[in-house]
Parts: sequence; C-alpha cells; structure tokens
Amino acid sequence: MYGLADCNNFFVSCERVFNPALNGRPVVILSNNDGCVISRSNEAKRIGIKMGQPFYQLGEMVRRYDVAVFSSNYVLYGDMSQRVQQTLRSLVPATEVYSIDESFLDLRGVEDSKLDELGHRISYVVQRNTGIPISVGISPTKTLAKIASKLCKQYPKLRGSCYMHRPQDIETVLRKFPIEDVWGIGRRFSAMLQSQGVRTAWDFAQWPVDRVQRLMHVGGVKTWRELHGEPCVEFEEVGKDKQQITVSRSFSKELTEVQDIQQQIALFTSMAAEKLRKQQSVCGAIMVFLMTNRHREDKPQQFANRLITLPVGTDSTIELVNVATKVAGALFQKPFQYKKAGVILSDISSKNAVQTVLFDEVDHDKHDRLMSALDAINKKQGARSVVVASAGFDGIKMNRQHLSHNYTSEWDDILSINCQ
DNA sequence: TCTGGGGTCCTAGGACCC
DNA sequence: TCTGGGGTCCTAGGACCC
Repeated sequence: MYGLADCNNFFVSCERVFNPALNGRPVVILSNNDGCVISRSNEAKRIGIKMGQPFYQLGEMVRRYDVAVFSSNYVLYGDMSQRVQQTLRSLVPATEVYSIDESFLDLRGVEDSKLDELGHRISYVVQRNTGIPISVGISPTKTLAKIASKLCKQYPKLRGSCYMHRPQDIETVLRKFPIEDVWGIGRRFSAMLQSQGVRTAWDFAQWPVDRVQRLMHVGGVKTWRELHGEPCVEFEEVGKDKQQITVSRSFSKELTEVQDIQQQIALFTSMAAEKLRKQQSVCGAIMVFLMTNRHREDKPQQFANRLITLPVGTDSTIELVNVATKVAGALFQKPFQYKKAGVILSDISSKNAVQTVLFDEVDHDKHDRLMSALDAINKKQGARSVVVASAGFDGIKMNRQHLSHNYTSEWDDILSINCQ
C-alpha cells in the first residue's frame, strides 16, 4: 500500500499558524512579483478566486470580501515543510518527499488492519505538531492514493484520512472522479479524452490498453494501469540529485540597460551555483536567457538564449558568473525591454568524478577553497552576506508588497511580533 | 499599470557511425 | 525506373507535475 500526505492549502495554512486571525477569512498567497494567486483558503475558493489568476484581476473583490493577501514567503514555507516531513518520518517506515507540500508514504510491512487507524493518526499528529492540516490517502498505487487524499478534502467526515482498498469502493469512487483531476492527465490529454466521451477516471479505465498506448504513449499506459491497481510508479526514498538547476525571475519593471541585465544574471548564476555545490555536483553547460514581456503585444518580442558548453565541469560561482555575464551582454539588444531572465545549469555530474583537461586555464583548487569559505560565511551570516561584486547588493528587482514575517527563522521578526 | 518558478520524462527526427 | 540496414547519440519540443 502507498500513502500520500498532502498539506491542505499549504501556503495559506503556514500563514494561519502564526496569524490565527486569518481563520475563517478568505486568504490568498501570490507568486513572486505579486503576480498570480498560487494558494487559496477554502473561503477564497468559495468566492470564485481561481488558481493562477492574476492578482490585479481580483480588483474590487479584495475589499468586498475582506480578502487577506500575502506575497509568497518561501523561507517560512520551506521551514514549515521540513517540520511536516520530520513528523511524517517519525510515523511511517519511509517517506518520499514529492514536493514542498506532499510526501508519499511507504507502508510496506504495516498490517492491513492497522492502515485506517494509522492514516488518521498521521493526520492528527501532523496537525498537532505543526499546526498544518493534511489529507492522507492510502491505496494500492500512488495514483489511487492521490485520489483518496483528494476525497478527504471533499468530505470532512473522513477526518483527514481515507483508506481506499476494496475493489467495489475503488469502482464507486472512480465512477465519480473527473478525468481531469487524475494524476498524470493534464490539460491536453484531458481535452482529448473528453472529446472521445471520457468524463471520469472509470470511463478511462474501460478503454482497451492498446488504444491508450496508441493515443497517450507509455505515460498514459502507466496511469491506466495504476488506476487498475497495478503499481507502475515506484517508491523512491533517496532524494536524487537535480539534473538541471534553474534560477529565473520576472522583474517588477522591464529592464533596458545591459548593466542591469548583467547584474541580475550574475545574481541568478550565483544562486544556481550555490544550489549546485549544495548537492556536490558540477555542471558542464550553462544556458542564459532573456525575454521580453509576452503579454505586451504592442511591443517587439524576443526570446534570446544561448547554451555554452564548458571545457571542464565546474561549480565555481566566479567561473560561471564570468561566462554568464558575457553571454548576457552578447544576447542583449537595444530596442527590446526585458521582463524576465534566467540561467539554467545542465550536464550535471558528481563533483568527485570531474574530467580534467590537459591545458586547464582555471586553478580549480583555488576556486574550491574560495567557494567553501564563501558558502560557510553565507551559512553563518545569512544568505548573500558575501557576493561576487558583479551581482551587486540590490537583490532581485522584484515586487513583494505583502510579505509576512519570517516567523520561524528571524529573531528580529519575533521581537516585532511581541511589540505589537 | 499589473500576468510565477522550477522541475521530470518521453518522443521524434536529424546527424553520424559501421 | 531501380539507391541497405541497423545502430547510437543528441536535441528540441511536448507532455506532465507541484
């Protein structure tokens, strides 16, 4: 049996833990740059605020319904996520962290007769220890466990956990479960299936498998088999290293000066290199991209990007920033106004397997020592205490007008709460 | 005025090899 | 008239996830 523990309205729930006055009110959390709604309380869903909706489109609603609005505070959410994961680990044999607000639970070895009780215990203890409400689904496959956990959100009488295992129960649920809500069925396949008369997970499960293979390839077949109770998506306990590391942002205002672009690219590259060193990897290639505002049809559009292959795999901020800022300078063109930019590190491999070259122009040992010192200082003194000069001290040109406190990590914030 | 960010996997097609 | 066969590797793009 697989379990899935999914935090309810996670970002909203994190804000509510430290600000209980938000309970009962519509609450929304905005994406970076205060752009779109990315988390909603049930009250916010009820008054019709959509996932991904641009914030400015809410207009009058915010006042009319007294909606509480927050910029996303990833320092806080990341920390709360750790607490939830830690609690989960203490309750089951193994967990697989799937995203910031979801973990799969390995329940092999747990007696079937105890699963229902265990699910409810997990839900209760996580809420008690962290303040975060969660929905636990338990079923023979990951896809079915996801469906079971969604049922909890729909039916409060399940009290936070749903153990769905009897074939007749699974059939009853699948017959009502909308196809577009099934894990692995996205917008495109959902539209295709709807056009073929498939409305529910059950309708889809009735298709012959070769038809699924023909129209939806291996991914579709996996989903189909999982709905039939045959596990196809394995449990993966150990966190794998990233094969690709991206840092990109939209800017609050379009950038039109090459120096500004280069400074932002230098900063993004530093952040990406830091992530790379954290997983003890090196990258063999770096891509830089600049893009204009795709929503402004009245202005000239550009998506400029270039991939640079490095002679030797590296994790040095200095080396990567050098390459990236040069590329950014070359990509930049005058009439365009850039709204977003980013870097992608790829061809990632383990640091202790670096291929050297005969005529290496960079003293990698020296860079290693410098990077270790830099990471150590920034860990102790706070992120970006020491930066490469080209990244500047201004940070990212981003809007965050509704930011909450870093309740779990910043002493100053805690003091300011006590003073209120 | 205003519209997020970061990933993975799979497939098709081209380049290249013998 | 008529132009092999079978691989591998790489990349771009499309699908999906949160």
